[in-house]
Order: sequence, then C-alpha cells, then structure tokens
Amino acid sequence: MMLTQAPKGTKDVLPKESYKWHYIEGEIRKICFEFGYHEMRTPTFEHTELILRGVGETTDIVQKEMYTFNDKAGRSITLKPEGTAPAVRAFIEHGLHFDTQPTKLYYITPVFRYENVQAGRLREHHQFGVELFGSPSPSADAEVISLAMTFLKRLGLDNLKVNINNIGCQECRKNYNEALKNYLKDNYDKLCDVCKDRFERNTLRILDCKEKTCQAIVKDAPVITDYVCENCKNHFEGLKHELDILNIPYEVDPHIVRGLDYYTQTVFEIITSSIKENLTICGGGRYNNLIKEIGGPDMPAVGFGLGIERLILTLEARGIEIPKPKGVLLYVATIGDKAKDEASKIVFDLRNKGIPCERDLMNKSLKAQMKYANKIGAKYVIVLGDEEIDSNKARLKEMETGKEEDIVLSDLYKILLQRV
RNA sequence: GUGGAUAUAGUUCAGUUGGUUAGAGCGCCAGAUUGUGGCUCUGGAGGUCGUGGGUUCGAGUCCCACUAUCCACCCCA
Repeated sequence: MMLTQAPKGTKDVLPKESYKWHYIEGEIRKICFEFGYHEMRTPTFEHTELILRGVGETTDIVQKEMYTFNDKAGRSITLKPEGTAPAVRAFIEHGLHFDTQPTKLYYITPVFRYENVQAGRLREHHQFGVELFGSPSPSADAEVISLAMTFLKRLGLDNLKVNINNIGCQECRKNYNEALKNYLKDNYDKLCDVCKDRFERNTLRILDCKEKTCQAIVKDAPVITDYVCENCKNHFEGLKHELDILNIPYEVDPHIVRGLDYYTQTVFEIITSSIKENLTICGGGRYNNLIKEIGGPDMPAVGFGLGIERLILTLEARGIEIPKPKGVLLYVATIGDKAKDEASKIVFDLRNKGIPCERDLMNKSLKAQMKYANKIGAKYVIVLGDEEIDSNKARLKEMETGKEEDIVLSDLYKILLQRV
C-alpha cells in the first residue's frame, strides 16, 4: 500500500538520527555567524518563469528535472530545484540592493529535482547555500570558498581539494565558444548524441561529457583560459592569489563548467577524495549577470551550494562521529499512586526551571522504569515511594557509577543545579 | 530516460527440486531479582512472505504486470 510509503526519492528523518541534522545545522549557523552571513528563507515553490530564467533553459534541471504544476488559479508553479534563483528574487523584491553592500546570505532549504534515485541523491534533498551579492572582487570568491572549506574541515573531513576554473564573462565566452565550435566541427560525427545536441545549444558542456570518445576529442580542444579577456584573467589571478594567502590548496581544472547556465568567471568544486572515488560535495561560482537577468540592478554575485544528505553520508563513510546529544538529567521513578502525583509535580516544576527530566507515563514496574531511565540516558534517577514522600528524603542514584546518596527531597533542584 | 539486482517480523537476514503450523540474531514486552538499570538466562508478543494477476491438487518458492528499494549510466548536490 502506498498509504504507508513515502514517495520515491524522499526520506524521513527519524528521531533516532535527527541529532545529526541538528549538529550540522548548528555548525552551519555558527560558521555563517562568524563569517558574517545572515539567514534568508525563501518559499518552497516559485513561479516557474523565475526558475526558467534563473537556472537557464538549456540546463538538465529545466529540461527534465522540474516539479512543475498549475495551481488552482492557473499559475505555473515549480518546487525550487536550487536556492540561488529564489534568493536573488527575494533580494531584488525587497530592495536589499539599496542597502549598503555587500549582502551576505545563507540558507538551509529543501530542493526538488525529478531524477533517478541513488545513494545521496534524492528527489527532495536539503541544501546549505551561501550567496554574496554586490562585490566584483576576487576576495569575495575567496571568502565563500574559504567558508565552505573551513566548514567541511571543522566537521572533520580531510583530503579536501578545491578545483577552480575561469569560464570568463559573456564577452570572452563568445570568443571561446567560437574557437571551441571551430575545433569540434571537424570531429562532430564522432561526438556522442547528447553532445551533438549540445553543440549548438550549449557547447561548453561538451567539455564535461564523460563519454570516452568525447573526452578524447576534448583533450586537445582549445583551453578557455587562453580566451578570457584581460579583466577576467585578472580576476582569476586575484582569486588564486587570495587562496594562496589563505593557504587553501587548489587546482585549476579547465574542464569544470558546472551544470547551471548563470555562472561567469569563477566556477569551483570541492572534492573529497576517498579511497574509492572522488565525490563532489560542494559546488559554486560567480554569477555576475543573474541579478540583472531576473530584473534587478547590474550587480555581481558569488555563492555555493552543498548537499546535506550527501555530506552526512560522506561523514559516515569516513567514520567521523557526529556528537550525540546528552540524555535527560533526571528520571523520577515511582511506586504507587501517591508517588505518581508527587512525581508529576516535581517533574513539572523542575522542567519549568530548565532541568530536563522524565517520569513514567506507561505504568511500568520499578524495574522497567529503571531500564527505561538507562535507555534514555538519564544521568540520575530518584525513586519515589510512600516512604520518601512521608520523610521528605530520597536516594539520588548516579547511573554511570551506580552510587547512591541520601538527599532531602526539597533540595533536589539545588543539588541538580550543582551537577549540570 | 537506459541497464542490472532485490522486495519474507519493528530491523538485519535464513527459508532445500514447489509439499503440513514460515525461522534466527538484534529490538520490544515479561520473568529469574514481589523497591533499583547495564551483563546473563528463560519465556512471550509480533508476518494476508511488496501489490495484483497467472500456472498448479498445492506457491514465500515458478511466470507476467505494477510499485518501491539498491547499484551503474546520464547529470548533479
């Protein structure tokens, strides 16, 4: 029955593992605060037109991976397939470009792509993204790259490699496209079908083709860095200089072009090289025309996106432990109805004072209550029966050591405060 | 969109050439210890064998379709 099955390509995060997400999200918020980025939340769906314009009609996303539908008023709506276009839309809509620049934003958002499912590739996945609007400087590129690198390192990832490339501005891209087309023309028949199609529509992407025959052809193709204009060249040199200063190791890979149309000048990927394979864990670049393209001012921007599911998988594959949260501080075990009422009051009062504590809600035996306390990771247990209530005294048991001590019940809060 | 593998308890998996009542580990519940957890031992609950059709005296097992999962390709995060 479909009733009890999540749709293809979606995943539930169960209580057992939600702590992983809390941890990652916490680290994201921490580093973004330190780097001076502020959160922006945009809607789950946008007008289809925004995605078409923003992401680009020739991309795979737009051509075959969009979740698009008409709402009741007949508007074409699309679940956002990435975070940049919506962020740019919101930036323009709310006039953030009239503020002092730069504008530095981040987001954690679900994104949707209708594609075949594989490990770390879902139809709904979650992305951490960073966008820096307003600065044309290579220092901005370096800053977002350094943020991503620092973030991944802090989580414990090693063997990180940054691949960068310069794909120029619209002007130099035109020249390069021509040169590339000229070169490929002679080998057109040998290209794979997909690339034949790309030849007219999106020549650059042929560089990215994984077909062996295409790769062989591409190997001797003209290199884009030879065709970029003075300005773009300087920008790229500036970026390399900044990365050197920050001690971030990088490699220039003339074949990365990224899947999105809006990139200009810098594109980059962060690869984690494991024993088995290299995995792109983060990708981004500069998009100097997108804001204008969507109807805003002529303003440069740079950013990246990072898939959180894939990140968690990578951490686990490396055996990197995500810190587990602590259990409750106190479990109040009870014997009898009188004790239940008393425990109810005590627990409610302690919780109000900020002490995380639990008590029995299942009418379990004392033994079962102890088991439960152990299971939920209670640091202390107190057993309440008629005796304790009448004498206002009880034994506070430390679960890890098994040691017990006599305490006065009314001092419980004071004692716990000292133990936190 | 293409190709391959798989689908049995909450979970990970056994299940012989098709043959009575479908099993195990872990988890859950209880007892051993009637007011004290972890370790151990004992017992218990839990399954329309993914869904629908077909072959057969008889299907978890064979055939078909659908759905989902995993892997690879395409592409990307």
